[in-house]
Amino acid sequence: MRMKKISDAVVRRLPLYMRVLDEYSKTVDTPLISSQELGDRAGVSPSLVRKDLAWFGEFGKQGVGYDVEFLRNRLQVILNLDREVAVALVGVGSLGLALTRYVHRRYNDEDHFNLHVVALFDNDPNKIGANVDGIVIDSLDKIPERVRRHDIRMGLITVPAPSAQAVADLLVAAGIKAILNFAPIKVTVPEDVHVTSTDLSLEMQRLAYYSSQ
Amino acid sequence: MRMKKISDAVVRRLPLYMRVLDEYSKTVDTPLISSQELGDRAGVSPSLVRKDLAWFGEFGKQGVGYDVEFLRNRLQVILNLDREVAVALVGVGSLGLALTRYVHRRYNDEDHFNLHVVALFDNDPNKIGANVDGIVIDSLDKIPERVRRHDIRMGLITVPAPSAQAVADLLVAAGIKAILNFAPIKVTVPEDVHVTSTDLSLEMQRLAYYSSQ
DNA sequence: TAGATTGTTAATCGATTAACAATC
DNA sequence: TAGATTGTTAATCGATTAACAATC
Repeated sequence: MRMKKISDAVVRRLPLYMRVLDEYSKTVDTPLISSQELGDRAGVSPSLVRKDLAWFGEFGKQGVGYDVEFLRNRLQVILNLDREVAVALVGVGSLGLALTRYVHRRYNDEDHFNLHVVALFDNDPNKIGANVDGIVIDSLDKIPERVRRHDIRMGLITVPAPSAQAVADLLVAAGIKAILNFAPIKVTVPEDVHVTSTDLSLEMQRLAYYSSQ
Repeated sequence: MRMKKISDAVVRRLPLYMRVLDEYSKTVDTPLISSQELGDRAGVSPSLVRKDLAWFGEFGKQGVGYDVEFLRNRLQVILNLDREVAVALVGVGSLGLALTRYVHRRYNDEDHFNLHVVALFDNDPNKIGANVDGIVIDSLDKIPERVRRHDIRMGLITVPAPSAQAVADLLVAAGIKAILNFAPIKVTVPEDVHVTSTDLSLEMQRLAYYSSQ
C-alpha cells in the first residue's frame, strides 16, 4: 500500500539515521536534532537528510528541528521494525553460525534491534536436529511449514554457491519477500521479492584495486 | 601512477566481469565474447561493459569481440590480482574465524583467487598463540612487524564496534591502504586509504523495509 | 566485401546539492 | 518579533544508455 516508489538509495540511509538517533539520544540530552547535526553524524548533507525524510511525511518543525524520539519511532515504523521481524537462515556452516550468533547478540543486547533469527535450515543430516543458541536445525523441506508457523519475513542464504538459487526458490515459494544472500552468485527472483547480495569475494577483489601504492 | 581517477562504480564491476569470464571459459569453448554476452551474464548493459573496459585500454576487436583469456588477464592485472595479495584479519571471533576459513577455501579451491589471509590478530590472551588453518594468532602490537614482513596489503576488521576505529588506525599506521570493515560503525581514515564497510545490521534493517506485504 | 561489434560521443536519466520561501 | 531551520523547488552533478562512425 505504498503511494510512490521510494528509491533504494533513500531506503538504504534510513537505518543509518535510526542508528545515529539512538546514539544521539544516549549521549546528548537534547530532545531535538537538526538536519545539519543528523547529517554530520550520518555522513550525508543536511539537504539530503531533509529530502529523504520528506518522502515519508513532515516530521520536523521549521526553526526547531526534529524530535529525536519521535523521528526514531517513525523510522522504525517505516522500516517495519516496530514489531519483531522473524528471520530464517539457510546453511549452517561456519558463516551461517557466525551470523546467527551475531544477530542474536544484537537482538539480546540492544533495545530496539527487532530482527530475530527463529529458524535454521541445513541439508546435512549430521547438523539436522542440532541446537544453536536454542534453535533446532531443520531440513530444507521444513521451510514452508516453519515460515508459516513463525510468520518468517526474511531469509539469509549462507549455503555454497551451487545451492543458492534452489534455496532462494524455496524461500520465495514459502512467501518470503526479503532475502540477504551471502553466496557468491547472482540469484534470480520474481520482481516483488528483494534480494541483496553481500559478496565477500567481489568486495575483496574490488578493494585489491586500491591495495597497491 | 594512475592517469585518471576511475569511478568506484566502474571498479566495482571489474571483479564481476572477471568472474563471468572465468565461468564462461569453463563452460563455453569459444575464445571470444561480445560485450552483449558479457553484459547479459554480468547483469549490465553492453554499452556499460564497453565503456567500463575502455577506461583501461582498447581490449576488443571491432566486429569480433573480446578475447576471453586476454581480457581476464588484463582485468586481473588492473585489480592487482595477478600476484598474491596478503591479507591480515583482526578480531578472531566467530565471524573472523568464518571469514578466514571462507577466504582460505576459495584460495585453495580456485585457480585465480589470489587473496590470502596470512596473519591473524586478537587481543584476547586466550586466543593469542592459537592456530587457525595453520596461522598463529598474534597480539595487535605485532601488526607493524607482520605487515612489513609479509608485505600485507589488505586488512579485514572483525572486532566489536568500540575497537574498530583503533584497529583501523593501527592498520593505517602500518601502511595498509585497503580495509574491509565488518564492525557496525563508520571508521575514519586518511583519504589515500580505502575502507569498505559491510554492515550486516544496516543491510538487514534496510531489507526489513521490503519484508512486509 | 558485407556483417558484426567495438570505442566514443551525445542524450538521458536519476540522485545530490543549493537556494529560498514558509513557518515555527 | 527576529532567528533558525524545515520542506520543496531549481540547478548541478555523475552515471547509464543510445547512437553511430570506425574498423576488424
